[in-house]
Amino acid sequence: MDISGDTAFLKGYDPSAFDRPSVTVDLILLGMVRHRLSALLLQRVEPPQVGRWALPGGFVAIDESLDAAAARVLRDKAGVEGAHLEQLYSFGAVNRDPRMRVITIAYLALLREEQMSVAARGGRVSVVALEGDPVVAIGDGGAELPLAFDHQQILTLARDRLRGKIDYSDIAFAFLPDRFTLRALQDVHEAVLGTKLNKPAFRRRILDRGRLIATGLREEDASHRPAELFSLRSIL
Amino acid sequence: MDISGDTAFLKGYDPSAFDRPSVTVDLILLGMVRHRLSALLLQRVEPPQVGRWALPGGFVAIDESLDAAAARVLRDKAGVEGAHLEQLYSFGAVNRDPRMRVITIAYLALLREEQMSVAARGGRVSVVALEGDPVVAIGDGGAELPLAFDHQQILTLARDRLRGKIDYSDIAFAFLPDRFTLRALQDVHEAVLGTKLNKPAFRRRILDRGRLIATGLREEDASHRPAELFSLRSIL
DNA sequence: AAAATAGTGTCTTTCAGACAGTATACA
DNA sequence: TGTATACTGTCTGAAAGACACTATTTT
Repeated sequence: MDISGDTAFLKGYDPSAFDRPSVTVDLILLGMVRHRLSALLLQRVEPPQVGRWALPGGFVAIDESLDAAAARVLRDKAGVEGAHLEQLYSFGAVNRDPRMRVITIAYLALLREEQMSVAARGGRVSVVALEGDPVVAIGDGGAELPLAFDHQQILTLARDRLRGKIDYSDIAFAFLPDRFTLRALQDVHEAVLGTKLNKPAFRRRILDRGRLIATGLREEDASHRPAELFSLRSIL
Repeated sequence: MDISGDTAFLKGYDPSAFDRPSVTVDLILLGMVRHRLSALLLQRVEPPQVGRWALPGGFVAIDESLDAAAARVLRDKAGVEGAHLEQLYSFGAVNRDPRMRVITIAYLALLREEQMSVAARGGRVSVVALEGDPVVAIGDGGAELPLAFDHQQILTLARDRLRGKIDYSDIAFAFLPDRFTLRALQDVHEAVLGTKLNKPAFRRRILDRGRLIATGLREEDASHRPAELFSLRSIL
């Protein structure tokens, strides 16, 4: 037991030593597609795990913070800027990647509908619905897509984080445009939680929070009574 | 924008390249001392930041998972085994350590009273109370101790994580022995939240959850009516 | 007018805070 | 018997679920 000295930090460590893990960031790009919580994945074209679906990611540069690396990967690989980005968790099992020791810091990226479309305009890209526990990735045809590495675990944790935060944070609004209806907001909550919610109770709860501004405007293309558009008041 | 291929992963990366960050784990050792949420810190004896107080930490070995590295540091630097350990957050600002680029994965370690005593039996060790927002470290004499690096930020996040989880998780029990009184449990909640709680409401809320087993035993050394001892039912 | 969804009023249930009261130990 | 703390009963108020009702748009 040694708690007495500076060995708590870095002493005697050779910065050029070889036995150092690689560090990456992986992005969980989430959005609402047809009222379902969906993620954007890439299909692997080289071994290992050819054909399986993986999270976009990239190495953390030596002169780049973790947040900056995540923002760079989001911009370069998905063509998206200004999305909500938050660190999720770090994964460092020794054999999570068979090629080398890689520690990855996973980031949640919450995208609006048009950002999802932009990001999905790539090559071997798929937007999958996330369902079940642990989550599985459901492709367009309804089939389950196989996930690479430990990415099922990462996606499950991402979904669970959203569920835990949606009731007390502003994450739901990250999926929506600047002006939105209460119905659209409720759809987001229901998709994330995987349950139906009571409409009057939901309206009360959200409106009583005092964060929404009624714009007086109404949605345009409805084939029935149009709902009022609200916007989010920025933090007081 | 490149979202089409395997560049999402590791292609063309030279594992022996030099421009790689170091990776450490830092431990926030928390416990209850005199009914206050307290952390265990080490005083630095070498530059930089000599004299400031820092979290115990250590490098992640190449063949060691993050969780294993945290458990090893807990054992080797604090002499503690079997404590509740959970990953908190990863910190990777470029200049958080002036000596080199270090990414640290911070872990919460929740200790019972006797584990805190064991851990505190070192050299330049201090058990400090955490108060305020952001938290400051209050030493034995009531004076504020200066913190090293970004450790104030880490400690603040640790406290906030506890506050967020205490109402729906089992973390409070990690601070307590196997048998404990409801008063002791309420003391933990109050110390973490920094507020006083209503006693009847607290009892109802905890007991209605159905997780506590009344042992029929009572505390021993009270100079008044002794309270009943409860134990936690392991997960159903 | 019919259909569809927006939006509201209100009853009930649940649960936390408040507070006063009773119970039981030691001194 | 006094005092300190454990423990309980009950009132009140806040907030959510259920559900029926009204409102407003398009077809």
